[in-house]
Amino acid sequence: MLDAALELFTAHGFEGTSLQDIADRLGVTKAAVYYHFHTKDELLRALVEPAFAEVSALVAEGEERPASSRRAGVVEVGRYVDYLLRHRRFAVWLARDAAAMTRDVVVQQATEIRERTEAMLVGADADALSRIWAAATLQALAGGLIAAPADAPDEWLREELTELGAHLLAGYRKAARRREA
Amino acid sequence: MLDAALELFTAHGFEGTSLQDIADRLGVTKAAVYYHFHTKDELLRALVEPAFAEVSALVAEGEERPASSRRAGVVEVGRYVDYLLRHRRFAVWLARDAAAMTRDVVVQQATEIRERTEAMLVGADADALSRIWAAATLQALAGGLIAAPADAPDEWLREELTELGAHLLAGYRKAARRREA
DNA sequence: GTCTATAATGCGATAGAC
DNA sequence: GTCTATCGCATTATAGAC
Repeated sequence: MLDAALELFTAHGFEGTSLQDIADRLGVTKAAVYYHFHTKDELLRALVEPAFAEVSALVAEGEERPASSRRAGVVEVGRYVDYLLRHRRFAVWLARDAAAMTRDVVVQQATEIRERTEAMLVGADADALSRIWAAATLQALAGGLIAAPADAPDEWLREELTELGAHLLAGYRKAARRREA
Repeated sequence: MLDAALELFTAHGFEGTSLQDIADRLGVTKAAVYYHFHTKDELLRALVEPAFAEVSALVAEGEERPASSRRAGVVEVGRYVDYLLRHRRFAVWLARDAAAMTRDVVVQQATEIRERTEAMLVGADADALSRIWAAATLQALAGGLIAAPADAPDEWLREELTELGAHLLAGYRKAARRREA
């Protein structure tokens, strides 16, 4: 059921998908959907929660490691790519339907997680340039994931996306060094 | 008026913004909005058209240049960044509201332009890996633009985003060479 | 757990006065 | 060019039978 909703949200967006659409896809009525999720926002929350919990734990792990050991950020990128691949369809949806994350039920959590994820890549007290590279890296990974053929094996994707992310972080450090000079 | 619509679309998405919302923002009634745009889709088209025409011309220019002279793609990235900066708020909206581009009035144009823009970066007959890097580059530029402070001067942004895009294209060529070996 | 039926609201869109 | 008023319809959500 969450699966059907996710599929429709990906195609038409959260606002562009009605509970009727979801019910039709499942071959049931709207009322049946409302039995499981009392409101549409509750469905959104249920869809978002497991993925958010996972990335939150991922970032928390990174926050506990000493800054020196994660300066390169390559380990973090690898873990993040793994997370993207585990929640592939979810990530594809979110990257292209940011408006859904402005809903009251999820906006706080979403903002906090995005900020912490960016901080994991470029540090907590980042300046404008760092934030740009961090955001660009996250968007690039999502963009690559979206463009990948649906039948692309996870192993291959993991390798390519990790390289892509690591390459961007290397570029960021180069730009930061240039700025310091 | 298009300005007010664009602002609301950026915040809540095309589907999440009603004509009432737009009318309220302008301090007029829905009917007044309908005088200028007979349907909501017509408003969408009017919002999209100038930017699409511009990027289409940009890509067409690139298509006329011999492939050898644009193999590096740096010139193309620079021109694309200029385009993003000229339509900054529009680009921020589109990057995060893909559902709007699935509307019948714009879906064909949008798909064609996205494909031609990616082809400009990595060639017309691109394999899966090339398409991933091309999509990642475009998404990264949009992501960087979104993360930039609203008061960041265009000159500075142009420089940083161009470097970001060029860095990604360099990474793509590196990955392509590795794959050939 | 799913159904039918319906309430309540908001939506895109139109008609006609000013 | 903007208004008031309204239509028809889809939407979220609820009530109650099975």
